[in-house]
Amino acid sequence: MADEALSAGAVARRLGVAVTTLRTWHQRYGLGPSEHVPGHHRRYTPADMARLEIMRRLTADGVSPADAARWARQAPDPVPVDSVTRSRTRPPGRDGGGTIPVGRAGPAARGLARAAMRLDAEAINETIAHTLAVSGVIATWEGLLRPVLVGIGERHAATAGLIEVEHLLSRCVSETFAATSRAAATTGPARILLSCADEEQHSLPLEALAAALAEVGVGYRMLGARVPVPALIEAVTRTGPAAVVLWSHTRATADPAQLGALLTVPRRPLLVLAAGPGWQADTLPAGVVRPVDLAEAVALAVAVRDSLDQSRGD
Amino acid sequence: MADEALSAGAVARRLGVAVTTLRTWHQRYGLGPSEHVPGHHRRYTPADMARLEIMRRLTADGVSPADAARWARQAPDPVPVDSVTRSRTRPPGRDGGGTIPVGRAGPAARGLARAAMRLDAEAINETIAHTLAVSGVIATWEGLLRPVLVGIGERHAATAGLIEVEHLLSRCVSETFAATSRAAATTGPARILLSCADEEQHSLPLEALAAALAEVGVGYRMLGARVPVPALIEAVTRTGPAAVVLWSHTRATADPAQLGALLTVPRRPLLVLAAGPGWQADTLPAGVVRPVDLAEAVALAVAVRDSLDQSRGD
DNA sequence: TTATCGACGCACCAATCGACGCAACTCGTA
DNA sequence: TACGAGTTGCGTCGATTGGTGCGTCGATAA
Repeated sequence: MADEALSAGAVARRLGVAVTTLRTWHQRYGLGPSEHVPGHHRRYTPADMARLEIMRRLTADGVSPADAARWARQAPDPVPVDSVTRSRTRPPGRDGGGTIPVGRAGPAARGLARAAMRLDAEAINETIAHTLAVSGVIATWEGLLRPVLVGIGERHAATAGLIEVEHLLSRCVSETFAATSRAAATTGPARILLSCADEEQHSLPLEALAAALAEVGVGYRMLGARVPVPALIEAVTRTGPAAVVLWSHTRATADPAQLGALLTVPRRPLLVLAAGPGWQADTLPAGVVRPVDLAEAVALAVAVRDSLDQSRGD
Repeated sequence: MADEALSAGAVARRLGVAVTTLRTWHQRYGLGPSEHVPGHHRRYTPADMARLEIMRRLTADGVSPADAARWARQAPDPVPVDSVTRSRTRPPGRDGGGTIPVGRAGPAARGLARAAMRLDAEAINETIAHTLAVSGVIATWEGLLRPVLVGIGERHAATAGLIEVEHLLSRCVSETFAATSRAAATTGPARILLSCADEEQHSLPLEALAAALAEVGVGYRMLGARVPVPALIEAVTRTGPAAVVLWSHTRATADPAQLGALLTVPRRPLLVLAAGPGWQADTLPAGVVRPVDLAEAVALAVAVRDSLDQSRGD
């Protein structure tokens, strides 16, 4: 039988803090029972408990209590962890000819793959630009670019060829994303840091994220590929970002210690995202979030930006 | 609506300078919190922040800090966002400090170096974009970007630090060049192939060349970094470019055999350019041209394009 | 009677303070 | 070309401030 309204002592015991601390949190941070008349006992509803739970988890992760309280106070609905569905079935590409298996990614992907195969930079750019203008960054990446790049990568792994195709296409995608980022105006200071893991030289997905962030007006700092850990730490301590996204493409570059190091800097970022297929969920340090796809990464970044916009400058 | 009063650390992080520097600015230039009792912590109001913002912007433009402070100190209190004036007067900039040696590359380079040092992506982009619009790609590269990049590189080699600065600046430059390339319309088919040498992962100068080519309307194909020789040969035989530019940054990646291979493909390119400091003049195969700088590379490329235009159309 | 209330104070620690000095850059001068 | 002078960003050091959790105390709600 669930609790309808917990007393201060019960909540304190449940959270593992002193009762006085609950009172302090209430009067210092405004983090208390939603309806409470002075002089009367506090009654914590489940919604209040959820807020306090966020507070406890963030402080336990090392976030400064003031920031944690701000984050907890106006936490909208709990983060849509693991948005279900998203069935990313990969049909066996039984395409054996001179083309690229793009699965059911649609005719545009097939056209793009063909243009890439013939090293036709102009057609590549045209296709990407068109889809980008129509569908936006996220859809273009997930529905067009990633399938084609993955397809070329698989064929390249199998035949040890097509490297020039991969290079040219990557280059075109990179340029397009850069142009997209440059065209969009961002609001507010850059509070999100994008970086590849140490030795990770695959930065295209991170560029997609950058373009997607720019598209929705979120400022960011992009460090690019092959960022040594000390450099990353230095950048974090010097700029104090609200969120850090660390991309790892393969397991070889996915040293969880890098993430752990991010959590131990003086003013640690509120959110640390481990992005990319390199990371393994069970080896990630506590407090690190692992977005499943580009859309979720963007959503999280936007959430952080919004919640920090109306706080003081950390 | 944002913050009410920022701490010294928050301001420092926001501006990208060290906390000690803020204190120095306060006592040397009187550029500090309007109300501050000695011994107590500094609390920067939005008005104070606006002043510091002016200081940051001016120094990013290459103005000497003393002058910038004088200018910032007598800023009107009513916080007019930027968009004002932006008078780009530059009093004889004297400067020193922990910045990057840019020699006599001009105040813009000094400002860019400072912006890079403080990881200020916005100021970096602004400076580059402005110079690019005024002076064009070649002048921007030779007079602004290359000096600063070289300066940071040297300092990095000496101190084993600044990697994050180098990464961020490279990223910004890369994005700007990409956007430039994308904005310009090229005439005719792409008959020039740009590629890095095998294992060469330094592609920024090649991106500068790409942008410069796009600026004058010359089409190109860019393969990017780390192009294996077979992939390069494959690309050349399949697209039959009129000219190939192969970039090598260090001697380790400058195997002359790559150039030789280019000359033996069925329909060999008219012009093979060995660009970059990696190549050594005396080891180059006959028939390979070694441009001394960006301007010469562009001139050669344009010459090839023109000579092809009025010959057969092929 | 018991748990909680509001107010106050204390101990701990990170952030910051003021002062000083260093290193590196530019420029003028020889 | 070399060198001293002036500038300037920032690291370091010991002391202090402020933020934070929590214990204590008389009064009060349950």
